[in-house]
Amino acid sequence: MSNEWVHEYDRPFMADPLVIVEELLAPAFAAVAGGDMAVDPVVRPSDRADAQANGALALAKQLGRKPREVADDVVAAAVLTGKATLEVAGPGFINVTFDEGFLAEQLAALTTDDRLGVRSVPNPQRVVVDYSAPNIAKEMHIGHLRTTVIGDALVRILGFVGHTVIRENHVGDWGTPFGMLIEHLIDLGETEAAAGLSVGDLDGFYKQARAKFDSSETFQDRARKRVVLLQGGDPETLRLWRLLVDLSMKYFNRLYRKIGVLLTDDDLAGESMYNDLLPEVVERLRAAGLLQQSDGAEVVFPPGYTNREGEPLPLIVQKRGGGFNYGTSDLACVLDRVERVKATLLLYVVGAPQSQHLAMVFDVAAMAGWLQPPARAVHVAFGNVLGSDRKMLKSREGEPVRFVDVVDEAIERATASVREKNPDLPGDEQTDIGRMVGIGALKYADLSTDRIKDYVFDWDRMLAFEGNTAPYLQYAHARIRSILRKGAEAEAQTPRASAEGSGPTLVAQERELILQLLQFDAAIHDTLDRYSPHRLCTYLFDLAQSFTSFYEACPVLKAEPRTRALRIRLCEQTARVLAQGLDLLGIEAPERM
RNA sequence: GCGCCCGUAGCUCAAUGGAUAGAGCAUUUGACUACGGAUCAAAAGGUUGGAUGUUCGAGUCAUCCCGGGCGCGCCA
Repeated sequence: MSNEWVHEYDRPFMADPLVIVEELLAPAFAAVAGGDMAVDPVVRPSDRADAQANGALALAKQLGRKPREVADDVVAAAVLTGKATLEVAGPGFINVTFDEGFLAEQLAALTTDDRLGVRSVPNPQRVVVDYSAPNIAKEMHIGHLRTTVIGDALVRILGFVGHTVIRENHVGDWGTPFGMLIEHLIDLGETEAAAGLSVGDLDGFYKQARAKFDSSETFQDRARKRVVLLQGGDPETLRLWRLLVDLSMKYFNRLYRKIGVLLTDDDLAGESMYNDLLPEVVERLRAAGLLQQSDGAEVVFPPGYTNREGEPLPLIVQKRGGGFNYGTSDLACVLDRVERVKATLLLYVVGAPQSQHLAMVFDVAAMAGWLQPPARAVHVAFGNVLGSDRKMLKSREGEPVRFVDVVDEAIERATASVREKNPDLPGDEQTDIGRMVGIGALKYADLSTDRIKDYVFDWDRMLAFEGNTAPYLQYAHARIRSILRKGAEAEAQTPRASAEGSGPTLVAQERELILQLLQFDAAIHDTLDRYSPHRLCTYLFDLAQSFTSFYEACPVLKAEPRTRALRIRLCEQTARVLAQGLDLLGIEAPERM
């Protein structure tokens, strides 16, 4: 699934040598192709050289010629003086080796660019990101971790490349459970209930209500009547409902702030918000001639879906008896986002099990003409969090693991390990660092694997200072900051030399690090192309590894002036990219740890 | 039964149809009075669940199997 909006860029700043070489190769390909044949050079990173272009193979096929000869012709026609040298290899690949001067120039440009080389999109979209979506008066569990963390990262990255991002927290604040919840609230007494809910005992509250509902017919009756009152707009019922919503949101907001998630009350777009739109949804579907009656319900049959019996599967928009359900509300949501919010890209950060439902909603919205190009919706699906037994992560009691408990334990564990490894730091700084490391580790564990797959939750692995983890990246960053602090002190005595001019030959580790730094832009856009934050994680980890290799092999502060200037520049730039990259993932980078 | 997703080293994971499938952990071997060793260098570890096919080229695409997970009409 290609993302055409993310593929077209402004080019006020082009740092990535791969992009530059690709552009320079394009005319050579065109010349060899002749006519108006369009062939992409396809330049990519390679283990065999700095980069590799393999477009000659496709071109050869089109021309009916031998691939290596075509590649030879392209190389002969290409003008890359001062930038790179080309060599034909293998079946017809063109290996690219960048000139050192070129790399140095690009690095210099990069270090003065406040966007770190990341291009912004020329045609910013209004993007709605639907994520987190807890249920009112119900505890957030581990499943909410994924949508919250992935959604928040996407919000940050989309914003960074220039899109207008509208966060929407589609909280579950409506429906039949509110009958029993409100009745339970009345039974408990408002003050009593408020006390319990404000300390976050949402689970207890919900379970007590549920237990009463399951065991008492009179309570069931009260709950049902209360639902009718709620939907009828009874003021007292609405007041009680509002109380439940407010208490829960206060609790959720506290959690969001604690872990650095951007959502606030301004982003609330709960199910209740779409109530007034529901009749309109049905009417408009009717007007469009899409509505059918089936078993007493008003339904739409999008083509291509079947039920157990192999019969067409409907999306129910009005239940037997006249009530609306979640399909209706999801359609209202699409309508609202397209028509009122005027969004052109709708991202749903929702678990994979809902893929069929969402696909049906999107199809119906498209059939009704509400979701028309350029507007479109994407289900950013994700898999489950598993325990070490490879089954859905559960607490010892067999219940879903509470979100807050996971956060607290992450912070606790990280703080303990910071205290142990850095006992000399002041206590409050240890606490602060422990929080950043713990939350970072938790988020990174979630973000660093392909979102569509299930992942195995493992405290020791995510909090390790080795491997593809947040602590490793944070440590690499802190280490660089330390060097730079020392460097700054030294400089106060002897001013820094310029890094310009023909310096000494780059050593392999310097070269590798420069190439990595120049690919931040590619990593960002690659991430957005698939809405997969793990691509950014992989990039940052590779960068950190390149840095530590460089660091072992290349003394910075002890180097002779010109080399030292270059190496300090590499340190500075690496620190900037690491900090920025982590920030885009919603992770803080401490100065020391 | 139908549909969707997943299956890659002992473990946890990468790999926009490109050469010899890469990392980390664990294992083994090196490098410490260090610009922060919370590290680095290296070794070993693979029939990419299986089989056909498409392609100059397949972990990737198609078809069919085998495993696992999740969905499949009035809950959200």
